[in-house]
Amino acid sequence: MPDSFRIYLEQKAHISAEQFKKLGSTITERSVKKGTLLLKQEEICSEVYFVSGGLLRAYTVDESGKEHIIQFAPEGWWISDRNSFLFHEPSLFFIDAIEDSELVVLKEPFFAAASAIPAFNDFNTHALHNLIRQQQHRISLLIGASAEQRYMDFISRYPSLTLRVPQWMIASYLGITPESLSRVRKELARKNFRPSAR
Amino acid sequence: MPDSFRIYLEQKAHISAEQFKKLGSTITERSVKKGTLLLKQEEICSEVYFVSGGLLRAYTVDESGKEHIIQFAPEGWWISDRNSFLFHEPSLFFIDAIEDSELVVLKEPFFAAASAIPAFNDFNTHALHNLIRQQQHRISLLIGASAEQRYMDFISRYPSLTLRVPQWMIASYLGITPESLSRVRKELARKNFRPSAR
DNA sequence: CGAGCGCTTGATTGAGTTCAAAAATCGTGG
DNA sequence: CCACGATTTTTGAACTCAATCAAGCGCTCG
Repeated sequence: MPDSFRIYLEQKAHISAEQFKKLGSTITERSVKKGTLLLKQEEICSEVYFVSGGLLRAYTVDESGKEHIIQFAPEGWWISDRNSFLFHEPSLFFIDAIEDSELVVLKEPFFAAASAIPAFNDFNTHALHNLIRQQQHRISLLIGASAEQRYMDFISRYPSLTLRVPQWMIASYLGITPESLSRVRKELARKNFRPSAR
Repeated sequence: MPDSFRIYLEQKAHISAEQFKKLGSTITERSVKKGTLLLKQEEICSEVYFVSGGLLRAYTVDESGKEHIIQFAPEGWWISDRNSFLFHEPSLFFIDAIEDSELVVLKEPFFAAASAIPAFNDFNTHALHNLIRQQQHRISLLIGASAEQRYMDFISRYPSLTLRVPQWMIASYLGITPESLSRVRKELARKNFRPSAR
């Protein structure tokens, strides 16, 4: 029923309107307010979210209580713990809403129905490969680049997020402290670099 | 024809011997000597390797000429630049042999034939999810753990590799210098920690 | 309007890098 | 099988980037 999701699937996965109709009954929508916790670490994940509006995040909390952000998911992105979902293992991370958000909620029946559509499987494989590539890029940066380089990469890759996400979350995503990020930004300003919007 | 590969596919992907026979003609084998370069950065990757014996690695080289190891592939592992292979994009990394190795070489005809086998597709999806999980774990470590913690994780996760791979390559995989790894090991020895074999 | 959160700034510390050189190990040809 | 050169590992000393600890500022939202 959510139009944005139908259009998304038509364009990206080449799912026809008729095929989408068959999936319709397996799809639900949900509005969540900022701060809503959608998945807890150790829980079995039973839902996959497509973000039609707003912004979610996935993050782990380590023994010392520090958060490490795994992924941001703005409009048009997917988010879930796929391993937990697929293999019914305890989830490795938390998912919550950074902004009030509109979600398309997909459970197993959706994937059972969708997996009968070859185009959907191709799309899914494609999406997994994209994620792998993105993760590989992030690993290269973490291994080889300075805090400043990683921040520069972030703002060029996700310009819109730079403005919407609190700075301390970007720091967490980059693997540095909020203080360090503040200094990196100061240094960039001194060098006369301006993020596109301000 | 390579038995180890047939057995692997039977067990992991539940491919029957008859199904395997159909794939047979699309499979070739190759022996390579230590140091053989199998894929160059920027090249289009046209082969996926299953390592039936020996050890390969994938690595990038950054502007300053430093190598960053993305993946090790010992016996029973796959290695390739899947993105380059699937989408015909320039490869992001090099692949070469750390030891003399026996490879099963798979090209597009294999995947075209295999994708007709539902069990193979399930297996493939499963494998992609495993890779994603492994990469997420590595990202968490790079973001949140010290060099010593990362090394400890490496030796417990890949005990056999610890002995086969030169130390400077492990350092590269962990994102630290060989000198630092040497010091980490010295410190662990002082604390009376011994890697299982020595 | 005040308390708390997010961001900044400063001072200090520390983990890991860099550069240099010695010691150990490996491999190859005689 | 040994010897020699090359590569790998270790050690040392100086340095650097980012973390930590601590304090102050400015918003906003209750």
